[in-house]
Amino acid sequence: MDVAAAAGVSKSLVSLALRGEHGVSEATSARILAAAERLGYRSNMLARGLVQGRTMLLGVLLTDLANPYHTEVVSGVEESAEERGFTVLLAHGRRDRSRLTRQLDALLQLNVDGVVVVSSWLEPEVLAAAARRVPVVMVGRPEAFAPGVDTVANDDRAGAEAAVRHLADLGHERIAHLAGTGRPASRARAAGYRETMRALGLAGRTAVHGVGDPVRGRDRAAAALLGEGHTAVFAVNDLAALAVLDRAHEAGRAAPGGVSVVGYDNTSLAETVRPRLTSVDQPRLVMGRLATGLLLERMGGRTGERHEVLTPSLVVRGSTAAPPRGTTG
Amino acid sequence: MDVAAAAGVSKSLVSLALRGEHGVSEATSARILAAAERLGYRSNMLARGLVQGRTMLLGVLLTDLANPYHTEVVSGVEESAEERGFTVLLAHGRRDRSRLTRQLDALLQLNVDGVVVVSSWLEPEVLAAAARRVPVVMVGRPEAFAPGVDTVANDDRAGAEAAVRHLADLGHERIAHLAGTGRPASRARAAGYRETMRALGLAGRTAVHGVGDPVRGRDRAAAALLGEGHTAVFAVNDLAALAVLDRAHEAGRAAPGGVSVVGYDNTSLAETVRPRLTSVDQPRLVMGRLATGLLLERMGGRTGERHEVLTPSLVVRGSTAAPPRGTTG
DNA sequence: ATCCGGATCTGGAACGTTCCAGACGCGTTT
DNA sequence: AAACGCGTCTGGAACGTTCCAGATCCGGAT
Repeated sequence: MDVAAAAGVSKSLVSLALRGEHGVSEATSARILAAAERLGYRSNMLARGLVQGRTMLLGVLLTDLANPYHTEVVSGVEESAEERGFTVLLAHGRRDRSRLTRQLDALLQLNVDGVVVVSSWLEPEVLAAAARRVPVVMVGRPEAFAPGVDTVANDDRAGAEAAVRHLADLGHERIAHLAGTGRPASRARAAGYRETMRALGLAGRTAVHGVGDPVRGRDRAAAALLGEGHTAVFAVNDLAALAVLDRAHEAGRAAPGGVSVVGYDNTSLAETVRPRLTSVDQPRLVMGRLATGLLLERMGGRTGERHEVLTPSLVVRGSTAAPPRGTTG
Repeated sequence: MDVAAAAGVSKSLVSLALRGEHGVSEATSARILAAAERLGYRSNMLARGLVQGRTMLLGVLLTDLANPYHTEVVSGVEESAEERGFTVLLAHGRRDRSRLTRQLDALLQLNVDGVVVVSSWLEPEVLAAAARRVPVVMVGRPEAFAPGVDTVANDDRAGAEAAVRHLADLGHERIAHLAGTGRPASRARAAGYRETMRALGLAGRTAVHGVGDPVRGRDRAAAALLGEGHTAVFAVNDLAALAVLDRAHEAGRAAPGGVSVVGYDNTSLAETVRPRLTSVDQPRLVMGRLATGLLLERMGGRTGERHEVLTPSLVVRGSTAAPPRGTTG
């Protein structure tokens, strides 16, 4: 180590001084720090990790950087990780399962101390294998997903219920649901919609349109649904809600006067589109922080799985209002 | 190494077999791979990096994950890095300069083989210090920014010119500019606007409103600007353009009939808002690929700085049209 | 004068790889 | 029979840290 030579001490002492351990005299410490500064020295995390057996790194694996839902979860992870002295590294699968698997592998090879997976694209076995080496938390799936993997998720049924009840409170009865693909979150939202309609005595009004193809299907389903005379739509996510807003606008039934629309996820979209979209908000920041907490618990020796489910909240904006007069009943 | 014991060979041979080097007999290799598979063995990148002096890791440092402009650049970096066998790790500054500096430090300590900085928040000295240890490319600043740091950027003047000429071609003369904060990109776009107005013989029509405060100022400036009877607005970015669209809608001059609006950056916003926003598109994917290329060149021994400037293109959508009759002149 | 204890500092082992020089066995050439 | 070359395999050095046992020095207590 050049710093040791420059300061005229042993490498051991340089290590102690740079880490601020006590047992190094004031004068020597100053000399060492000055030398390190002058030489632009930075300790080598690879070597440190090798000898210590831990890296103080947390890895976050995400499917899709462009998905604004994910990024806030990441912020929550980062905040809490930072408070505890961890550094967060992100790896990115770009909507490709094999790439995602490779990235997970890279994180493991780096010997990260824990992994937060913000994606439901990975096979359970892959995740379970990872969990055998290092704590793994998955964000976004409510149920047990893979052995040894903790989960953090929002309560999709409760979110759907909040959305439907809000519409019912406004006076709507003909409330339709624009459903998503067959993923678990979509299914839970649809189930929550059905249950709430039943609980409200509106079982007979239940109407679910599936998106099917995620891009084209959205517009078609939205159009079909509007043709049926519903006064309100609960959409599986904000993008689907946007499709409804657009079709409604074209059909001369712009929200909220012509039709009320509720989205899910409260993405930035909800605040840029007009009218501003009423949407179910997942506590993403809290979910991220919770994920870090679960990782640390496991590092602390906890065994067994934990599955945290958080209750989302409804953010009311301009896309919902009372139904047009004369349409009730 | 347990794999060595399990396969009954030396650790050296395990290393050779797992890397697929020749000089290992077929039979032994199979036995080693089987043992590794069975034990779930993964090589330790820390140790490998330590002995090889390189990690095959590229670090990408970004200010803000939520900024959709950045994420596509990242995809470009990833694509090209992957083709060359590198793994890309992302570090995230969350709009905080000191955090950004810490994250850069973490990447350096990890001994990444190169760093792509997608942020203009770092001080030049910090970047220059990093560049003394490892190749660094900065994306988003056209000019030399810090000694030893290559740059990749789009030509903001050319982008502004394309936007203004498009509006002029449609018949607009009263074209105003909604300017951004004092950052170099904003300044270059404003300069491009002014130059093009002059070149078109419209110097007398030049009108620039500054945003000032990035959130509230946007709406105020948009409103002020609409009050002056301009028929078209070139906004410094898509968010500013959105503010104009909203104010115009409120004032009964909805785009494109009432006023034409052009944004910059062609973010996903441009495709979700209505009317769809005409916007200047930076070749972000190409910029990312180019950044990787510059890193590799430098690893290959190139010295001196390179500064690449790419030409953006205009994506015409529904927010621009000919001016209302009777407003010209 | 001797011993003790604390503060300060040092040298070598260890971490898990890769790299390198060389060992071993075996068939072929001289 | 000896020498050589090749394919296969091994053991130790090296990478840059941290950790640990212990060395050295000095002042104060015995």
